[in-house]
Amino acid sequence: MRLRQTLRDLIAAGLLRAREAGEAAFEEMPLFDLKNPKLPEHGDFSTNAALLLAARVKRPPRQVAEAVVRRLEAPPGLFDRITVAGPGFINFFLSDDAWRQVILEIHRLGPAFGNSTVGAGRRVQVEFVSANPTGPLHVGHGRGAALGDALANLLAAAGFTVEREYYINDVGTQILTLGKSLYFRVLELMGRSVEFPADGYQGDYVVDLARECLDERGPLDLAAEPESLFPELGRYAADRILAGIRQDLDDFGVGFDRWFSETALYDDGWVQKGFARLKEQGCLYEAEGALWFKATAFGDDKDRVVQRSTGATTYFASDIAYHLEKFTRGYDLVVDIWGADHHGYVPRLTAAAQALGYPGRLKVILVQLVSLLRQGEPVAMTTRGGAFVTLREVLDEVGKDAARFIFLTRRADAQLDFDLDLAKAQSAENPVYYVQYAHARLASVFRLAEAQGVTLAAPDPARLPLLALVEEMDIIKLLANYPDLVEGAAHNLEPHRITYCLTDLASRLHSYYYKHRFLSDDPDLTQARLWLVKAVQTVIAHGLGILGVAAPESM
RNA sequence: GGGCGAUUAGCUCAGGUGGAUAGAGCGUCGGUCUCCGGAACCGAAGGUCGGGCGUUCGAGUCGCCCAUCGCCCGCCA
Repeated sequence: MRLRQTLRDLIAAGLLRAREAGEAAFEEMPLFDLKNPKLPEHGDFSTNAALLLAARVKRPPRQVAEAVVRRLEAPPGLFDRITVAGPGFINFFLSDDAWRQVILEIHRLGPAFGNSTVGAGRRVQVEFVSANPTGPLHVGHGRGAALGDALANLLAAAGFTVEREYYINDVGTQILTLGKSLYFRVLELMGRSVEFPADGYQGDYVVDLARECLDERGPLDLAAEPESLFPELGRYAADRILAGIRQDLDDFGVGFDRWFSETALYDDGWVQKGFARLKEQGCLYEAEGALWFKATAFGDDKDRVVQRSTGATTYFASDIAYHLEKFTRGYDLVVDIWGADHHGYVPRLTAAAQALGYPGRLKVILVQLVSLLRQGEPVAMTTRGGAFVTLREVLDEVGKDAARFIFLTRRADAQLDFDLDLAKAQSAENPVYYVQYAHARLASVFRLAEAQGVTLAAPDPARLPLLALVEEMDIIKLLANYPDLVEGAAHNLEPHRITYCLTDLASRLHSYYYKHRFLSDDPDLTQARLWLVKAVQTVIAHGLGILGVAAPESM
């Protein structure tokens, strides 16, 4: 049973009956809200249906509300009362018994409570991280990784069929530049005095790679033209770096269903297929020796080059090809997660998706880059400059759970300050522990209960009314709202809502725990309270599961 | 110059698709343990939601203008 849906149906039925009775001559059913008011005096649920209707039927809102309330046919025991208040809100006060049913439901569904079927199995692909294999992942990538993975979990919980994908940009000048960088580092190790190129990747990892390269492959062929060695050295370096990226992500708890290589787009002819499709649509033209996509026809500021006058295709051409390939696979929705510095790129890719014949199926989420702080001072994070903090370093310092949780405490488009010293020095005060502690604390309670010979029987509806404290009812209402919260978070592609919900739930639990003993001399009361907190533990575990954070039995 | 995103308590940020009297954490100040895990709990102080105009029965939320900050604006990736 879902209370919210039950109520919506009741209200809709009431509206229809009011119309039949000639009290509200509306044509289309209004899209009314059903909210949880902030103030307890306004009930458990409140609807603005009468306010919306009043304007259409030209009667005072309160009169309409009264009429609707008269026509409601509520099942016995569901409500304590239904009132009309304020400008014309209809407020529903549910009976405590109605609320308590959620405990039975959670017990029945167990770890599946919170899942839903709104996704109806529709296929969603989430493409994220997709960092170029020219250097190790940094903190910003970590945020994208945490978000993408949690989003994928969230969508799966909401009933979508989800696939995770990593796109590897392994074509183009950056790989040559990487090869060049490696070349010069190896030369240095061979004792040659050379000047490292200004456009090279200066990170220490290239030096490490050079050492490995020298060990494995021996000295460079100094007789060869340096440029002729760059491609192979570049591929060598990219392969090694990518292996490191995979390892970092694996340790971060992030896995992918598919690692898609840009090279494959060319091998399989997708770039040409993309061009052909655009040409069919009349969206491709030649000018100034180059090939252009008519992006302006789909809302972009200017047309975009897909093939340079040199004959080389652009990065954008690859992306067109890649998305055509994706859409061809039949996804109902493709979600791309990018760094916010790529936002200027959104209009042209959206335009391309439309031109290819897949309007509305691409959703780009922009993640603001992480501002990394050390002792309050900003840390430079450019790959070229070499002075950056890696995801690996953060993982080693603060741990997977804390890092993921912190990344998921902000909306994607809000900047995030990540103070390493704070995270390191005060990791025990990290919000993640607050939530995990609630879970572990309950595990401890159950261990103690077991040691005392208390076994948790199946919930007995007749004894649920023993749960009547304000703290207990507040928790029950949070639990009952959880499935709706998951659906809303999934619909809006916002995993951070889960984070806040869990913090709230943990807070209520801690407070409840402090004020009232779960294990008491009264066996019935003990059972009832254990049912409740078992339900809390189940929901916390579910939410942490979406975030990809462990739900520990002890800490 | 154009565009995107932001602007909510001292700080960092939530605010579910427009609802009724504005929320949390941290910090500050003051309290709570003979008791299931104190990584906890309770209380207080702290706000003209950057400014203005508009739409609406009703705006932190939607539209326009302005201010400040960040980012983007290449036949780079």
